[in-house]
Amino acid sequence: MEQIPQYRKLYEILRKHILTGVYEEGSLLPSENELCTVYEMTRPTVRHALDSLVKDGLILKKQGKGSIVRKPPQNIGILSISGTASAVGVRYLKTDILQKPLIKTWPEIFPFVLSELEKESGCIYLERLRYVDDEPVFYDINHLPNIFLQRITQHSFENKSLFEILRKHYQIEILGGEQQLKAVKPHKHIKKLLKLKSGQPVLYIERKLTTNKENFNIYSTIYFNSEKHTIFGSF
Amino acid sequence: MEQIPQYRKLYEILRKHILTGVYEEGSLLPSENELCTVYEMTRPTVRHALDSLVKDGLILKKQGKGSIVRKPPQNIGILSISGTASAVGVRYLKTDILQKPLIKTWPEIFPFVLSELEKESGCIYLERLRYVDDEPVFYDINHLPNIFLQRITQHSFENKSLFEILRKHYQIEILGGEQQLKAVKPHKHIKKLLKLKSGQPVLYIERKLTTNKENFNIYSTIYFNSEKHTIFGSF
DNA sequence: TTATTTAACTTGTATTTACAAGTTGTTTTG
DNA sequence: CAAAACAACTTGTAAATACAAGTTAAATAA
Repeated sequence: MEQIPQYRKLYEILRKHILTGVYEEGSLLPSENELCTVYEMTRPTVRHALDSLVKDGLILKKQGKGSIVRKPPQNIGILSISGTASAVGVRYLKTDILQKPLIKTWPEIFPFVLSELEKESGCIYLERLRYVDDEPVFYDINHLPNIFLQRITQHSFENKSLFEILRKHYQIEILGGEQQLKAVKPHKHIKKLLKLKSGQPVLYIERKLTTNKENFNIYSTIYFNSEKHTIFGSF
Repeated sequence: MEQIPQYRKLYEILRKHILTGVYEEGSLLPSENELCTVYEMTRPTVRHALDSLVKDGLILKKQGKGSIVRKPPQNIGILSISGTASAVGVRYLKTDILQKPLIKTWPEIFPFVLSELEKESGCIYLERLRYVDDEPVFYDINHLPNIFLQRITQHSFENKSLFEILRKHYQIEILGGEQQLKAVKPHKHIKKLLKLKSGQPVLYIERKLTTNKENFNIYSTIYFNSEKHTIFGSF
């Protein structure tokens, strides 16, 4: 039926409204009963949508009070960037697609172990360079298996989150992952891309993200300029 | 009424059973309907409990199949060390105490914000150098508030985990934390301690760990030699 | 035998209904 | 006027019910 569930539709709507500022931070969402009448659903369905928002950290529910809107720190693929001087908001982020999604075979040498299905499917390759305050800080090379992703090479990725496209168009959610970090001396190519000063080391990250779709993992290699920004993680 | 909800009770039971091995990894949990009859609840209640287990990563649900038991990933969030060649077990770890626990005042310049109580109490200072295969890889500087910790300066810390002592003798448990990572060029002092090669950058980490005791946080600054090892984290 | 269909499971989505419990502002009472 | 009681909200828990959709294995047809 290719039907998108109602609770999911409501979730997308509310999520968008929160992130675009329709609901201000700290304010209350319409009550569950109001949402029921407005969107013509029953309370369990509305609550299902709200549960997802709670899981995302976008709202905070208080019994007897309501659902309080929160704007959590913007994540760039789980780990978020925090500036040394001031907080980094979404507005200062820009993304360049150095290599549009491209279907190719998996690299011969690959730091992760692939499943049989992943191997057979071939992979989609994607390179991005991300800016904070118009300075490049984040260069990532991504490999995803070529399954579930019909017509993905046709999407425009400019200033759009890869994860957002995966979530909205392919119902792929990130469940978790693992990563390894190192401090390394950058190669010339990386140095040029990130406009690094001489002698400035970079953070090197190899990451595997697992999703709700079996055999669909996202593999990334990341170079991060930590001169003015840091990688921030909470647990 | 101080009533614990039914779904919570079932959650606790199943969680315990999974962690203690009643259900093996990869096996299927009893079906939702079975759980309904066994624990005398309705399906929405059972599903609520299972939802929590999914959130914890303890089970993985598949439509038409069932709930697959997963072993919980260890070291959630807290970064662990992994070697580039082979896995690093605890046995290869050695710890030198460079500075035994010492009561002093908090540093003037401190990368974290302290609560009033923490400020008043003064702090306990501790430096360690940790080895893998007799090579230094991990140098950490720790500050903890001087509360709850009677006679801590008398403990021997040689080759004992700081966290273990805190948990066993003072009932202090780590709940979570946050950390920031950078790649930096090491100072001479650090270079010497970690026996770094010329030009080799280090991972620099600032970390705050929160505990079950309010106003008791552990603050660490870490220098990590990532030439032969990496920082590994799963989430 | 092999391929297909079917039946019997599983979880996913959704409605309806009911009451408990926390919060807040209004009304009543002293 | 001030405190207590109440009413009207909010979210939390829980039941009973129905059908959709994915999985698996047994029964059936070629």
